[in-house]
Amino acid sequence: MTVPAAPTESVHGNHSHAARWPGRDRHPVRVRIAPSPTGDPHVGTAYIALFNYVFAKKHGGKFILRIEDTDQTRSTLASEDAILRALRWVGLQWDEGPDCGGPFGPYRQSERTALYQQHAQLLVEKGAAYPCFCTAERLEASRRARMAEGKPPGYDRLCRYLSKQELADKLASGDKYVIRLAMPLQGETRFFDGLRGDIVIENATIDDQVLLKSDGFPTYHLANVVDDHLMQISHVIRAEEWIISTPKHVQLYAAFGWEPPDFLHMPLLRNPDRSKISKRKNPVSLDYYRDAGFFPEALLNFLSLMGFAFGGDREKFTLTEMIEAFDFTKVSAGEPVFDLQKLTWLNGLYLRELTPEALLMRLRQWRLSDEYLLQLIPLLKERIERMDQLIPAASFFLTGDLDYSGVVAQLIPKGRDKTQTGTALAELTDFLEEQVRHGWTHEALEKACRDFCEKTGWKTKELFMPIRLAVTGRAASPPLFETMVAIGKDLTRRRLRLAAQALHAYVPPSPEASPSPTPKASKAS
RNA sequence: GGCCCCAUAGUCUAGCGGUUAGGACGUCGGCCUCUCACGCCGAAAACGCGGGUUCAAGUCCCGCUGGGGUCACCA
Repeated sequence: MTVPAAPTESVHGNHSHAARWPGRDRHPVRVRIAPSPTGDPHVGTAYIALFNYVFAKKHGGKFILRIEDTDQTRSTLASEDAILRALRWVGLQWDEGPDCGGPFGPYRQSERTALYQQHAQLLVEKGAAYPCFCTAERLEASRRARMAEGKPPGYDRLCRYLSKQELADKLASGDKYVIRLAMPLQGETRFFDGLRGDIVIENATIDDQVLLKSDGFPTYHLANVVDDHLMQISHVIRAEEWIISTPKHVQLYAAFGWEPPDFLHMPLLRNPDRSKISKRKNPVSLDYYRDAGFFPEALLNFLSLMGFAFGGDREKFTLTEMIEAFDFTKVSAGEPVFDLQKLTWLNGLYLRELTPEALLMRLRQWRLSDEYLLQLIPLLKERIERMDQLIPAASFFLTGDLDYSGVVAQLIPKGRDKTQTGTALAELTDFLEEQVRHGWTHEALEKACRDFCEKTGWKTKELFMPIRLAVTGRAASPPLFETMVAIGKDLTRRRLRLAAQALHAYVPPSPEASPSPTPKASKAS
């Protein structure tokens, strides 16, 4: 029942567990990044990709990109494109992937479903997995009941103990079912984490995970194990949030009779409040960093500082230099807070070392491209009379974050207060994330903003001005929705959140405490 | 709440038994300078708490506390 860990001794005399890495001289190093195309390209993806990439290059191995689009309801091709584009922007070129192919394809999991189904079937035959016919309703009810009893909320394993006859009947009935992993009920599962050493988890605390969903698609757990094995992944470097499910994966390897890869979990990037990095508290989309004027090499350098210490107090280094110096013994398992200010400083270092010509080129690749300026000119030309007025009128199109300290008071419409307005802007941001997922167009934006007003009881007349102020920093601007399109999804949303924060933090000047000098309070005091 | 992970200044980190606890961002002060920025110099600022082990503990062990993650037919 207890799955033996890979050999764990031999770290004597060295305090770092990573001393074992790569530790598999016989095998070529093959690592992968496996993003799920369900949203914007995430900075955490770049972070994990970076360490995989560097580790692969350090050891002459391969870095593979695999698309985990096993969630049919949430995965989109648009998101996949955006992720690939963003990773290319960031400069981490993969050796095998859905776009460039490779000897272990296909690299998109939705194109491998038959493989997962065969493997799930194999596990059922071996008795390591079983069909489960429980409905969502029953699962929910059972979960609630178990919570009420103070038990862990996991699946109660009802279908694990179906008799042969019951099973045959259910199967014959044609009801939808899933395949679940039959976790050992006793014992413990142990694995070695490259940063933390041995991690031991009681099997009894682990749920019978769904491996194959009723739509025939695999869950992450099955797909990642099957693919990592078939693609001959040697080392799994992924985020810390996966630690708890690693025993399930270890059990799967054991059930298949496969040798598991080595595991290493990177710490999670954090918001300033130390929670897992999230879009509400910190910009998270790689497109934001691009649009806000960061250089990809600075972003990568900064990301590497989140845990990796180059040595010799060095903080600025190229990817190539990082590869040379790299070693997981120089990576800490601490929980790094993503500090936008320090990233900005680092970016400044990169910017200043560019020649004027080189910087001009970068600016042209950014927002001083003919293409982008041509997008702005139609919006601005009705509002100006001389060419010299263009740049001042366009400033907010060429800016990252805006400063609202001068306009907070104006953000609040008559009859509303700062909390109502701030909350509305924050909720609108969330609303836009949901409603304008499939194309950031002015039609979609207008509809969403109007729908939002209707839903929340705001008049468009009162809310559109604060939106305008948040997005442009001004009361006068080109048409709002076209402006939002030109500014782009990520910068627009960021500004809305920033304005909401400025509102919540705003302290209106109270008449008594006003600094206007009274006759008695002369400057002598 | 159960389980798991983490723990040096506000933040990122160095430290692998004996250090005036080092560097960086940020903050503050100064120099440079027509201004600002850059640059340079300087300052304030940290080993969460309690037990062990040891001649000696930021460093090793245990407990506590704190923070985080995870408990989906999402990854």
